[in-house]
Amino acid sequence: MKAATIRDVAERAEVSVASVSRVLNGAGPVTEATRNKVLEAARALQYVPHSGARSLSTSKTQTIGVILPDLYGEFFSELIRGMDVAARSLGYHLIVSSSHDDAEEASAAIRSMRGRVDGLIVLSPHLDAANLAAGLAGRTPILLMNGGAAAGRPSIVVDNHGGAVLAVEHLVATGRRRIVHIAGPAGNLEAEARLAGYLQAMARAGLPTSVVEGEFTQASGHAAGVALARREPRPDAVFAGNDNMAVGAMLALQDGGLRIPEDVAIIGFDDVPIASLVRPGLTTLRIHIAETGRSALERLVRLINAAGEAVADTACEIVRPELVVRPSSNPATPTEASSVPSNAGERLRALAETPSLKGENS
Amino acid sequence: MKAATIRDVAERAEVSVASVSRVLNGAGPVTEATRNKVLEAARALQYVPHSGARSLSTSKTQTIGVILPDLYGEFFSELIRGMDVAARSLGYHLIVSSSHDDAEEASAAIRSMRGRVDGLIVLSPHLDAANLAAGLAGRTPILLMNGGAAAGRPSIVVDNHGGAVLAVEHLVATGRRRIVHIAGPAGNLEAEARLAGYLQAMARAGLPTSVVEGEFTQASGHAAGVALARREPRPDAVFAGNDNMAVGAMLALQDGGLRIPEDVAIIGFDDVPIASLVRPGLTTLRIHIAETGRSALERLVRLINAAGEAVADTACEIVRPELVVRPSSNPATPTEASSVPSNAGERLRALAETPSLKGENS
DNA sequence: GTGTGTCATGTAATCGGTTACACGGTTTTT
DNA sequence: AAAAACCGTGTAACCGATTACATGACACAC
Repeated sequence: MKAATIRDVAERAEVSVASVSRVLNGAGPVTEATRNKVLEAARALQYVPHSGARSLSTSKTQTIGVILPDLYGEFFSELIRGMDVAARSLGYHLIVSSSHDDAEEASAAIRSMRGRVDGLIVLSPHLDAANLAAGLAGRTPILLMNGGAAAGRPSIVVDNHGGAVLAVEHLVATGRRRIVHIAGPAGNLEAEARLAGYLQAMARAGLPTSVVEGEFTQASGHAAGVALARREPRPDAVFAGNDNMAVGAMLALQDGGLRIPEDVAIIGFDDVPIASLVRPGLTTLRIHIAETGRSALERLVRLINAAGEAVADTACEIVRPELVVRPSSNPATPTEASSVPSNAGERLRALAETPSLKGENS
Repeated sequence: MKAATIRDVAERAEVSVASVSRVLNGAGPVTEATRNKVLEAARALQYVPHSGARSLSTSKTQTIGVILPDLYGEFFSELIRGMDVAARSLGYHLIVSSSHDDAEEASAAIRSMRGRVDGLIVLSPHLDAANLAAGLAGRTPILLMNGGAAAGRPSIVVDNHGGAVLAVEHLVATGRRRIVHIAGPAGNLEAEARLAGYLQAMARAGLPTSVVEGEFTQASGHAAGVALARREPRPDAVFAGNDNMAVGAMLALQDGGLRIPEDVAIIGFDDVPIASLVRPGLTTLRIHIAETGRSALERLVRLINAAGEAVADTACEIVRPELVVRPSSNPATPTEASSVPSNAGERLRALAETPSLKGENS
């Protein structure tokens, strides 16, 4: 049994294909009688329009492509969740493509989406302006979120530099001096901006810098933590390039017998859900991830609808991370697993802070 | 500037559209001369075939839809990662749709994918056979992974029941008696199978059962842990329906002054990356998540290619979880953050166990 | 030199929608 | 009562690919 086409429906309802199309799209005038006949026939045949055919004649696909560098960890899963929610409510589908090891591959991924998507959200950091232009051709609206503020192109960037400065300033203000940075992978623009912010803030405070390389994964943070626990003199604070690495590092430092935050303070970046659940709770720079994903998708849809219009949206929207201080950096609230009474307050706070994950996006 | 069509390429190369198509698809005979002219023209025009048009004439989309219940946590992000890797290597695109609150919505999502995908992987637990049939119509191959072994339909299920039994038996064998289960959301078939396994194993061991409700989120696990920490008599083991909740519960219990595993043992389910990184490392039932996703996608593609052939693949593939014992349930390896020398061995083990996340799928 | 087979190429139908335009019938205007 | 306006419906062109079939060129055999 082949799937029903619009012609099958027209035949069964004894009307023309044009009328069927009009009824199903709510466009154009139709009598109540035909409307009913068509709807009844469509239901009986379980008719669903073939999206390929539709996209061919309307040159719209109702689909948006998302180009990701990778899918590790909670960050991207949160981001996609936000986008997915927005997409559904706007009647769009989401097509994801990740794990592009180099610019060539990412560019190929973009190209292979031509005719398949109405617009793209690009988070892959491998894509510089040249590659993007090569992948363009068809005037597909693109929203950049790869951390590079490509001038004249609509984009959303997190103020990574500013966030990193906030982190360092907080650590300095609470008395830390030997502050190490666990950096994200080289070539990742976000990682580089965070590193630059760290370096600048440290220089401004007149402190010596020390950078360990990481890859944004928990495992790499853990490895960095193991190395740092052995180092002499011991650092008294760690600013990790993201929460994943911060959590990994924290566990390694604790394994090494160090107390957080008494011996070493830790700060992450992103505020993924787990950040408030580890012990001690992780100080971090909050980006409302799902919210950002939602707003990115909505903006792209606006771009798509406005395509060709004079008022070009080429602004670079900036998301400013907000410092969330939790016990991992707070000398005033020591946490020791065995001292029950002393941390009752902390426990309550942790509870109150536990995000209602499910309801966050409603 | 509009995107180039096959006719533009044909014109520029001074050949017919048929030849262009033949060259680009590598099908049919062409001279070296025409091949070169066509390739040169295609490159000059940055031509990429319009996938909608192609899918219209070939009735193939090279796209696979994934219907998810939700995108929370690491489980789904791992799963999608595995699928994405497989999809790219097979030349398919992935279109995801999540957060379906009820069967109606999930069914609508399936229907809206007609003509858009060549096949579906369904993980949404809301879909019983009836709804699936309603969404079918077009003979779209569907691979079920929602935990319900729908007879006569290709599916992959995790042996949740068996895994739960393993977990309980391990706890019983190590001397635990007051074993509480934190269940996943009602209506989720995986959650129900794990619960049933727990109940059966407990009954077989002659132990009283106790179930706390959760929602598969870390936050709900945390809430359950807070309640359990106060309970009298205190449970001496917790088997959580997944790792997310296990981690949440563990942190809450630790906040409540309980030592893991001395006072309470904890077991999760799934073996998400974080399981090996929390302290103490979480005992869990390992499913090679990304691997399972990869293999699911590959099987679906085989289904698609075999569509219509006599040898119908309706088998129900079973993934058997494997018990991974880590310190959270092991009385022989007490972990105390302050006792450095005593846990040196444990530390090493944890390091060795830390998965090379990046390389796992290569 | 005509017939036949091979092979590269072109022509045109087709996939399943959307939509401009034509058409006939009713209602309103003058 | 004739003209104009309006409205619901149908016909057919079009979107951009694939591909069955027709065509024409050329080589080889008889």
